[in-house]
Amino acid sequence: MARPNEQVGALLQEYADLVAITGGAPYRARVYEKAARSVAGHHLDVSTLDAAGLREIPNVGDSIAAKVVEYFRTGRIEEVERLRARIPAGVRELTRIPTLGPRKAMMLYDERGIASVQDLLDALDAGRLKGLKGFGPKTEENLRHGITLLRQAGGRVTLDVAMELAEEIVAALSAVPECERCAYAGSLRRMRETVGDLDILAASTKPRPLMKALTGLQLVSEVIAHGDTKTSVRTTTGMQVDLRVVPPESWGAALQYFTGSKAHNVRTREIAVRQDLKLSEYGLFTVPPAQRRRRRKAGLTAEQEAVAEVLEPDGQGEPREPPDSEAGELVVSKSEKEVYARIGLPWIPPTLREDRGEIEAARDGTLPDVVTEQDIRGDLHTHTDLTDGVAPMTEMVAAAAERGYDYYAITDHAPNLYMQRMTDEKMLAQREQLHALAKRYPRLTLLHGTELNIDPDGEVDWPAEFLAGFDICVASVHSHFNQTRAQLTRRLVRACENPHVNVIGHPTARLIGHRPPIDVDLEAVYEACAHTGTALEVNASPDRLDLGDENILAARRHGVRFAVDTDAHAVAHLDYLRYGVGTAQRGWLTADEVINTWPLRRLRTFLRKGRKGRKKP
DNA sequence: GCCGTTTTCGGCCCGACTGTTTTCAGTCG
Repeated sequence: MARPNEQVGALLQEYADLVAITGGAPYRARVYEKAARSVAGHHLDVSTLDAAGLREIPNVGDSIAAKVVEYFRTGRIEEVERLRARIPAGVRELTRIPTLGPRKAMMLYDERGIASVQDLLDALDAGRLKGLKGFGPKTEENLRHGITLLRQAGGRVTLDVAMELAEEIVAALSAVPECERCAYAGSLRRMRETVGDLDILAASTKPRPLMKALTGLQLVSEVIAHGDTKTSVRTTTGMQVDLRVVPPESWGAALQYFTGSKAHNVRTREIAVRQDLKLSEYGLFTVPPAQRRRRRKAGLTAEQEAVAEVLEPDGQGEPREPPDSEAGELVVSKSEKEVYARIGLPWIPPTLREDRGEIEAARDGTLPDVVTEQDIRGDLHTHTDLTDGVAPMTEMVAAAAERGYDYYAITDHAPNLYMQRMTDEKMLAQREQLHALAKRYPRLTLLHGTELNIDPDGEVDWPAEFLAGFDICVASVHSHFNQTRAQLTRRLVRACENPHVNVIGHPTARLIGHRPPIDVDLEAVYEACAHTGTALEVNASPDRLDLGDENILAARRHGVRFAVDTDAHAVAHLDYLRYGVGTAQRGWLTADEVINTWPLRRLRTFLRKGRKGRKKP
C-alpha cells in the first residue's frame, strides 16, 4: 500500500531539493518538502485518489495535486524532468554529505564543475577548492569527514529499504506455480541494521521458471550471473540480489546455511563434524567410514574442517553439486528445527546467529526467550501533526487500535524544540482531545505523553508541576551533539535523575550513515537508568535503531529496562516496530526486560518512578 | 505553492552553531 505514496514522496522531495539547489524561492522548496512528507505518510494509497482526493492531503493544493495526477498518468512529472536536465544527479547527491547543503553544492558545481561525491574528493585532493568563497581549511576537513561517514555505509541500505525490496521479490517468486517455498535469508533475516545484498531462497524441483521470474522483474537492471540453481541480479537501485533454488527436501538446511552468519555457521558445522556428521546447504549427512578415515589421516581439527565447509553465506561461492553417495546418508534437512535438533541444539532465532554466545547458551539450555512482536502491548513514543508528525491524532490512534494494542502513547515534542512551536495551551488542549477520543476505544488505554528535549545542561522543557500532568515522558537529545564526553554523560545522567523522565529516547542520537553516535560514557548512563528506574529506548526507526544491538547487550547487564518504540511520525511508521523488535532480539532482550510488553498496571507502576501515585479526582 | 481563530493576500518553522565573513551565510534539528 505504501509504495506509490513513497514513490511520489521521493519525487516531491527530489523536486524540493532541486528547487533549493537552483536557488528558487526558499518557501517553494519548503512547501514541496512538507508535501513530500505528507504524501509519503498519508494513510490512503495516493495512486487511487483523484485531484480532489489529493487536495485533501495536508500541504497538497491544486499545483501539487496536478503533478501527482500527471505522475500516475504519464509516469513522470514534466517540471521535475526540467530541473533534472539542468542539474546533474550527482549535485543532489552532494547534499547528502553532512554539512554540505544546497547552496554550497550549487557553488561547487557552478564554480568548479563538481558533479559527484567522487569529483569533490578529487577536487579536495588536488586542492582545487582553494580560493572558493566559504571553503576554508575547516570546511574542507568537514567535507572529508562527511564523505567518510557517507561511505561507511558502503553501499549498504537500511533495513526498511532492504525489507521492502525483499518482500516484493519473495511475493513475485512465490506466485510462480513451480515455487514450493520462498523466503529471504542472509543479514536481512538476522535483522542486521544495514544490508549489503539480498539473499533469496526458494524451494522447487524445477528451478528454471523461478530464475526466469527473477530476471524478468521490472526492478532488475542487470543480470550478473545466471546458472542452474543460482541467479544474481542488480536492481535499478543498485542492490545485488542472489537467488538460490534448492530441492524442497533441502529447505531447512539451506535456510540455515544462507541465513548465516558465517561465524555461526562455522560453529554449527564444527559441532556436526564432531559427531561424524556433515552439514551443508543440502542437509545434514552421515560421513561414510572411508571419508571419516581420510579426515583423521589429514589431521584436520573439527574446526578447520568446519571452516573449510563453509562457503561465503552471502552467496560469493559457486553453488556446490548436490551430494552424491560418497557424502553419506541424509539424516535431516526439511526444517531448521530438525537440523539444529539433530546436532543437539534447540532452534536458534535468526537474530541471535552471530556467534556471540548463542551456541554455548543453546547447548546449556540458557538461550533467552527473546521478545517478539506479539509480546508488544503498546507503542510509547509517537507523534501527530500537532508537531512534526503528518497524521492527525485520530488517525494515529485508530491505527493503534487496529494493531490491537492495549495502550498507546502520544508523545509530541515539547516547547524547547522551537521549530515545533509547542505551547502549554496546545499541549493541554491535545490532552483534552485525547481524553475525549479515549471514549471511542474502550479496549485501548490512551496515554498522554511528550518527548522532552534534553538541553545541554540536562534540563528538560517544563517544570515538575507541569510534567506531573503527563502519563509518560520520553526525553531525548536533539542538538549540541559535540559537547565533551563528560558534558554529554552528565547531561544524560541528569535527565535520568529527573523523577518525571521515564524513557531516554534514541540514546546515542545516531543516524545510520549520516551522524555518528554522540560520545558519551554509556556505562554511566546504563548505571543511572538502572538506578533511577528510567528505561532506555530501542528506537525502531530504521534510520536510527538506537540503542543498537551491541549497546543493548551491554546495557542489559546493568539490569536496565527498555522500551521498544517506533517514534512514528506517520501511520505507516507504526510498522517499524518489527525492526525495533529485531534489534531488541539481537540484543538478547526478553519480554520481561521490555516495559511495553507489560500489562498496563505494571507499566503504570514503573512510570511513577517511585513517586507517589497521582490522585485522580 | 499552500494556507487561513493571521482567511482570498501576505505570510510562510525558530534558534543556534560553525566557519570564515569583519557582520553573516549556510546548515541543522
